[in-house]
Amino acid sequence: MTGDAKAPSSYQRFYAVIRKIPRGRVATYGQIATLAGLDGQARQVGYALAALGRSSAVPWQRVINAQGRISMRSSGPGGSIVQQRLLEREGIEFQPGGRVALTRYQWRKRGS
DNA sequence: CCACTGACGAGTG
DNA sequence: GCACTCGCCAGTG
Repeated sequence: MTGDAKAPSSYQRFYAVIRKIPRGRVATYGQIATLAGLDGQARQVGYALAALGRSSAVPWQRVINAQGRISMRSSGPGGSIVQQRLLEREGIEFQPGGRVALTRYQWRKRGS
């Protein structure tokens, strides 16, 4: 692999990180960006997910914002409920207000 | 090239 | 908790 295919769109980089999120865990946009080596580009993470699609091989539902809330894609509020449903199905509990306890479900590398 | 938009984050009052 | 501002970058007209 001499040619590492060169800069595979930043998107692929985010997808690779998101795929590592274990089931029953969630990660924030900023976290994904940092792990991808693009600290500070949280916005691009959301942009990449938006361009992805529901039939993707990426567990996009495990990505939420730093407030522990589910961001809205487009088309009003119905979209967030779908994501919540998927997360609950993985064993993630939601607090009143549609919020997730990041202190309890945020994905973190062993040790920190 | 410029302006605007967009699954965000952190800081300030 | 809420409203506002700034930063960061890609896509579109």
